[in-house]
Parts: sequence; structure tokens; C-alpha cells
Amino acid sequence: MPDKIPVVHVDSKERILLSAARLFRDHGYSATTLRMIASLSEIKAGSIYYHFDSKESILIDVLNRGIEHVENEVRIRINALSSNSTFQDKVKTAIEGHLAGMLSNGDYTSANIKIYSQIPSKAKERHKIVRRAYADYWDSLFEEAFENGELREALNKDVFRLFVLGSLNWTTEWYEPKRGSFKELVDQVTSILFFGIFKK
Amino acid sequence: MPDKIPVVHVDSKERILLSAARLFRDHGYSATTLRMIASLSEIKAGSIYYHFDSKESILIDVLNRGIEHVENEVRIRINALSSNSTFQDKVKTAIEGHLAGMLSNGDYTSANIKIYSQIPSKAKERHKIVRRAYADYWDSLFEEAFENGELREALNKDVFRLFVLGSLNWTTEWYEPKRGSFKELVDQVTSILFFGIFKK
DNA sequence: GTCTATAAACTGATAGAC
DNA sequence: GTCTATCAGTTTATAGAC
Repeated sequence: MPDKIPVVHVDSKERILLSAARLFRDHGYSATTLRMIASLSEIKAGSIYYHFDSKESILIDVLNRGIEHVENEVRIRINALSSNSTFQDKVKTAIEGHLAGMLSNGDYTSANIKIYSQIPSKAKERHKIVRRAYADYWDSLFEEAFENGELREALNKDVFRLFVLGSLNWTTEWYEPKRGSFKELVDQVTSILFFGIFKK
Repeated sequence: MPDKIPVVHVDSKERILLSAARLFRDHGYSATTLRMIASLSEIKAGSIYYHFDSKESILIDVLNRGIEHVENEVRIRINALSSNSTFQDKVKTAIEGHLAGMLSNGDYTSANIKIYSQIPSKAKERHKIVRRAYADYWDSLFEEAFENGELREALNKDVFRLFVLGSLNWTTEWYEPKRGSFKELVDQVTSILFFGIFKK
């Protein structure tokens, strides 16, 4: 993942959120202290409380931005498609958007994906609704293909979406630009998901 | 995930390790306190130090057992295959083993997979060698197929293994027995990975 | 082997000066 | 808005009784 971009000097609130996202992603929510966030934001720990009520409210903002970001990356690309594009184009575009949302400047999104399962249950409950809406977006995308009979089998629809999105999500654990360009990654991942690993 | 099996009364050391694995998996390493581990193990926190030097040494043992467990699940199934089984049989068997290692009584393995990226870097460094050996096992499995020309494309070999294993690993985030039997999951996942989601 | 008690350090959060 | 100082609670880890 790039992240070459330093936590530049914009509004303090923005620096706090970006620092928190990166630290949450790399060390987890609980292992990240307010003093770590403060230090990376080049501010003192007490000052954080001028901008946020609690550590958990920072978390909520980070999580929401993560979904917001990835959803935008997907929607923008989908909306830019010409009206006569095939369904396969559409899905490949969505895959590219999702991967871009996580891997290219997607500090909030990668944080969201990596920490979600281990955050305090109260925060998880609050954030669930936002997540659900994004999942619904993918469901509606696949729904079309199910109806057209383009998909290879009538697999369980939930398993279908969960597996596809999950396989993408895990790329945060291993993708490094030095392995190959982002475009190559999208091509290879799409190729495997569309047609599998075997010749026939 | 089942985990119906309570932390039964075996050796204290075993109870501590199993409790730790489950708590690490569900809450993360840092958010899990020794008092939580002690409580679930039905022992007092101070007593843990008779069996372990530090919290981190519990972590190391949990991580190692995780790889050990999943590796066994895979090896046992692979070795039980008849000598005339096809390469696809072999891979499906390995997938089944890996999923079983995580999802069926795989507390140590699911803990390992979920927390690895966020543990202290010292522990990560120490555990890397054990992980590498398991990755090598999968590499050698696919190597055969590459040479036989059975795989659909000459994709980047690393991306290949990482994507396949990663897509399996993420099932810990969403698989629930109520969605369907374990056998069904193996069939559906294998089907997608082997031949993709599209009809052609 | 397990307990109680406690040390030493760290945590999220607050108060009040500037 | 940001700082310093500090509170109250928690954390890992240790000491010593049984």
C-alpha cells in the first residue's frame, strides 16, 4: 500500500482522523492510544478532546469515512460506464472501484475493513447500518446478472456476494505495489473471479 | 462458527491457551486482558504466570498452534487421497482442509488468521517462519499444476496463492453454519475458485 | 499450582491557564 | 484551539502465603 502521503498540515481535525485511521489499521483499535494519535497528528493528547468527545467517536468517524470512500470509488466508475457496456464490464468496474477504494489512498477504507470485527460491540452496532447499505449496492449489482442467467450457477446469493467481496478485502493483507501495478492486480483478480483457476 | 464446546476442565495450561485463542480472535490481542483470559479459564490472573512468562508468550503459543492445526487438517486429507486422484481432487481436498482448520473447531487457527496483522512486531517477526512453511506447502501444491499446464493462465504465482488462500481466510468473517452446511460451503467455494462466477 | 495483594506503568478523559 | 497537569481506573507483572 502506498501511504507515502504524510499526514500533511491541514485542519487538526483532519489530521487526527487520518492519523487514527492509519494507526487503527496497522495496530488495531484497542492497541492504538490517544497519545499515539496525538503524536502522529503533531498535537498534544489533551487537544484531541476539543475536536472529539471520546476515542470511540473518532472510531465512528473513521469507519463511516471508510465506507463512504469505497462506495464513491465504485459509484463514480459505474456511473461513468457507457450505457451499452456488458454486465461483465460492470462487475469488473465495481471490482476495480472496490480495490481502488482500499488500496489507493484508502486509509479509511482499509482501516474499516481490517478492524471492524474487533471493535467494541456498541460501535459495531451503530456502524452496521452504513455497511448494510454498501452490501445492498453489490447485491443489486448481482441481482441483474442472476435474472439474466449470466452467472454460472444458482449459488446461494449471500455466499456469492460475501465470497467475492471477501476475496477482495483480503488483498489489504498482501498487496504491495512492488508485486506489480494496480492495473495488473485488477486484471488478475477479475480473471480468477470470472473464470476460475482451471482451464476447464 | 460452532465453538459450542466449552472450555472444559483439562490442564490449566490448556484452558488458558484455548481461552486466549477465543478471546484474541473475538476482541483482538490488545483488547484481551489477562483478567479476561483468567476468568474464562476459571483461574485467577496471577496464576497465569506460573504457566507463562508473559502475555506475549501466550500469543506465540496460540499462533503456532493455529498453523500447526490447519496444516494437519490439510496434510491428513491430502495423504488420505488415493494415488490416482486428479489434481483438482487434490486442490479441493486442500481447500476443504484449510476451511475445516479454520471453521470446525479451529479456534487457534481462526485466531491466528484474524489477529496476525495487528500483533506486536516482535511477535510477528518470530512467527513469520512458521507461516512461511505453510505457504510453501501450498506453493508446492500449485507448482505441480503449473508444470502440467492445468491452470487457466500463467498468472503471477504469488498472487495466485495469496488470492486463493486469502479468499478462504475471509470466510472466518462471515461463515455461519445456519447459512448452510460445511460441506455446502466447501462445494460452493471450490466451485467459484475452480471455474469462476460466469457461465463463460 | 493457585491464591491474594500490590507495585509500576499506562490508559482515556477532565480542568483550567493562555 | 492548544497547552500542561492530573485524576481515576486499568494493565501487565511480581512477591509471598498456603
